[in-house]
Amino acid sequence: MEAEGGHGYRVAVVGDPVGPGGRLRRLGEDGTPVGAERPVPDLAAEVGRREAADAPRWVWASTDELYPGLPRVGRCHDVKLVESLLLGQEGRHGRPRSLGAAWARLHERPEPPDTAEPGAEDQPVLFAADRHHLPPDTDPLAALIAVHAAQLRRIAAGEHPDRMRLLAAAESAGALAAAEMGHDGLPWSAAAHDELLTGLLGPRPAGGARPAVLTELAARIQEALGQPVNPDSPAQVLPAFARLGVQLPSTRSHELRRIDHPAAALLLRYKELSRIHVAHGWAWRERWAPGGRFRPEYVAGGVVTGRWATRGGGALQIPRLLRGAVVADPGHRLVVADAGQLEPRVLAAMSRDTGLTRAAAAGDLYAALAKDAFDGDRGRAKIGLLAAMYGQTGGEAGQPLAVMRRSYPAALALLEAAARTGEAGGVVRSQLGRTSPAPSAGRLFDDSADSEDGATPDRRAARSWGRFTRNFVIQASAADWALAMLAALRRRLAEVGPEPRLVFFQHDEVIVHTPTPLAAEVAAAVTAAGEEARRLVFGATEVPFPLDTHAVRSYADAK
DNA sequence: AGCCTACGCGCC
DNA sequence: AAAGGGCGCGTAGGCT
Repeated sequence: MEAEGGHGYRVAVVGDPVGPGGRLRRLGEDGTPVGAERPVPDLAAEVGRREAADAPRWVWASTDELYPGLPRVGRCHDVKLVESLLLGQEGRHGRPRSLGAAWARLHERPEPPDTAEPGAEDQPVLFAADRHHLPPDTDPLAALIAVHAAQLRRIAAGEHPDRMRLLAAAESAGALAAAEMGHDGLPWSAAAHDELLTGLLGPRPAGGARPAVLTELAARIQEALGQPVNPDSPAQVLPAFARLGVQLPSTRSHELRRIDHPAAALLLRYKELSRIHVAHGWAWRERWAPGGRFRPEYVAGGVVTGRWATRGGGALQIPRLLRGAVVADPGHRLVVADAGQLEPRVLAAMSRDTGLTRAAAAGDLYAALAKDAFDGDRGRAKIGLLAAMYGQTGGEAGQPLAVMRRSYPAALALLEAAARTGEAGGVVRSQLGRTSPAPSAGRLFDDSADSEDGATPDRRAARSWGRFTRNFVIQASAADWALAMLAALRRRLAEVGPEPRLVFFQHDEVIVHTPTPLAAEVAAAVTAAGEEARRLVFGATEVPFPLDTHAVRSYADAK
């Protein structure tokens, strides 16, 4: 992973509105064009040729739109994603939406309508051709070059240009990885999946019917409750329990686990199995994982904190019960790596809290905390730390939180400052400079009034937003590290060879699918990528960010 | 019928 | 006194 800039040159590229052609123009270090524009009849071929020869940094409006048709490249600058980062840096909280919107802002023109507006997809062909939403007299390549050059200037003008360069490069590399992973897919064994489903739900019912186990459980629940009830309906379940004298605040699992009634255990089992059937059952597989590959659509930059989102298939919530269905191809292994205790390590590195740093260096951070300050009680140490990062203060967290504040003052000060900023309506930033969204109008408030009872809606909203900004600095900085790690790993894997492929990424975890003989090399690349990310994102910190790495046949064997 | 919210649960 | 972050996705149940 390297920050944008450095060696090599850049090439701005746009695709023709129709057909396989496109236009390119070489750019200098500062983004100004060098030489003449080049129209080519086959953009994919031209990109492949230049990538092989010089591996420039490709500059385009949106990786989403252009990259799927192109051969694999090493580096890019995604103007739309970088625009979003820069709008945050500058305290302008518009959404980037399109090249046209960025171009309009640059030229202080009115912005085009939102791409996502209903009907935008059904525009007449004449206008649909311009997916960038530029005015008809504006050349897309020229607009791209202008917006990109301005972005390089805006990065340089920020408070921490090096960090923003790194973030821009990591965000863009992430977009490449997301497109590639969506294309390659996660190995998904229909046979292993079937075996797991059958073990839990019985044989697959014909015609998409409900498995008999669920029907039976529903009947037994009704029997135990003494009345007909739809187990999927909290509105029916709660009164049914109430009639039996069992008071429940909700039908959530943790509430059901607390009560002692036969119907509760049945309902818990029903919920677990029903969830598997509905969310990751046979119908799910036919829709999302046909032909031995699960292909979700990853949305890089889909979450304000920099985490990715996915569309379709719930890729970021593969139930642990079903991880046995993720199986390497014959002759291959899955190298599964996850960064343990990532968020507390991020907190230690950012705050430079000496006690927390020492605990992080000890290996099991929570155990070290317990030894330091919690009389050896690891459970309470974990509660205290999580409460501090999430903004919980009541219940069982109060006392451990007080211990945290006393023992790790610098760490708590960072979190509490972030919370105060949010409560006051301000924005906070991640380690690399990703900015939290501004509170929406409804969340702006006057918290000076009514401070006595402390529970006005405004005050509650303020505190809620404070919890968000408190968590934002940690979650977003963890995403900074994870993205930098992913980008470094992607580059290092390309050096190992063409076969090892990133096939999964989830917040603090990656899976690489590789021929078995290369598994050790891949594992080494993972370790090196984690170390590289630590150095680039956090500099001289002594906090380690270890990746726990396993080469396995099945995802289920990794933990 | 399609759209919306509430609720709940999966993952981190 | 109480106050727990971020998502996607499914059903229920009400609305237009």
